[in-house]
Amino acid sequence: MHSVVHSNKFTENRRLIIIYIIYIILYISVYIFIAVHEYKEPFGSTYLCHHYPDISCALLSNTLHVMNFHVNIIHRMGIKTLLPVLAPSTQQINIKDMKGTVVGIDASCWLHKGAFACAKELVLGLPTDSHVNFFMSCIDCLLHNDVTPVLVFDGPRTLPAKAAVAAERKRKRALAKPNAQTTTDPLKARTSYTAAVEITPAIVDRVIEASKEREVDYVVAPYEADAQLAFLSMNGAVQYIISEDSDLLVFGAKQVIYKYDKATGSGQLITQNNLHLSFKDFPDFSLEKFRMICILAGCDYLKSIFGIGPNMATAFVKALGDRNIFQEIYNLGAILGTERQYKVPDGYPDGLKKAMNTFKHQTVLHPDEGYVPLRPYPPGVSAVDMDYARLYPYQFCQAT
DNA sequence: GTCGTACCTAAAT
DNA sequence: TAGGTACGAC
Repeated sequence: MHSVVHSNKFTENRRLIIIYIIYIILYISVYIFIAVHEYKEPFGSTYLCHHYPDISCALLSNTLHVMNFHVNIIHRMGIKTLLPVLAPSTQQINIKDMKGTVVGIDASCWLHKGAFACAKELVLGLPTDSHVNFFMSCIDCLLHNDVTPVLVFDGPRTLPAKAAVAAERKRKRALAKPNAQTTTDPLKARTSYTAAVEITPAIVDRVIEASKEREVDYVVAPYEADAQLAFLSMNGAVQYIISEDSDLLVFGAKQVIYKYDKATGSGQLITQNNLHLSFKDFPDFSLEKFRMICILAGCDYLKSIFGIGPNMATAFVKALGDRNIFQEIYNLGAILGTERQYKVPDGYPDGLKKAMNTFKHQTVLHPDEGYVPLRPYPPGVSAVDMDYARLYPYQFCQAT
């Protein structure tokens, strides 16, 4: 009797041990598979990471696998220092100069400004019209000056790469509301209410309804408005864009008006044709090179290459000539990976040495979606153009 | 001189 | 929400 119990216990233990060993073997196999796959597959080639089919236009992302570490260069949304860099390409424009044109409107700008006026009411759910009225007064101003607006709204979806930032903003908004309600300082309350206010689909719906009444066309972008606006501009559907987002130019928008002031009807126009004015001594400057500079310089909410800002990026792209930028970055990274002492090849600025040496300190980043090999695009057509083409048939809603 | 970080400010009526 | 700016590190 005793020995039977003992024997059962023994078999039970042995079964557990076997299961445990199988578990470990499986774990190691998967690990080895991933390691081998990652080593063989992307090595030496450029990969374009599509975070989502519809929005890759808005997320020009390139991941370079260099030796056993990854360098992730992701550009999107707002290079903070870009607009100052583009000052030589900027000129004043007034609404009078836009008579008879079609203008794409980055609706989120006016939605936020309008919400600012009645932040408390919106946060507390009190009835208010002033945000809609503000938006429509901007529209009426355009219509009055014989300018045809096409409104472009941000879509309901969040970019996967931006999800963390979006969640953080939501958290901060949630914190701001109780702050606003508890403080006795009216000034602080005001600040907190404006920090807590959110542009909800309900607000967008109200503005859309009001726009329909005026027979104003609108587009709801799948994700964010900037790529959709750029597309409309590239295809000649709009002659100007009113926005605050510097990415529009990166995506290929022809004419963008920043810091538009409703009261005076004036703003600062940056034209794609004038971009070269901000990049002197750059004989083969092109839109594609401009994009490369912006990709290299990175953005705020994702890790970019440490030590590379607009100036270093410009120096790098300028030195490139006809060479393929991704191949060159890969080469530089590979040199770094094999040699302790990195040597700057001929034709590259000395400052690159420092920048490239920081590669090894980069955090390993894994984009949240899978990798898709860079597809062969037709000559003269970039990945970004192709993606716009996919975006176009999305939702273009004619006012009825 | 360039870059990155942290902080400041403006938005409407 | 964004852009602008001051400051420290290299």
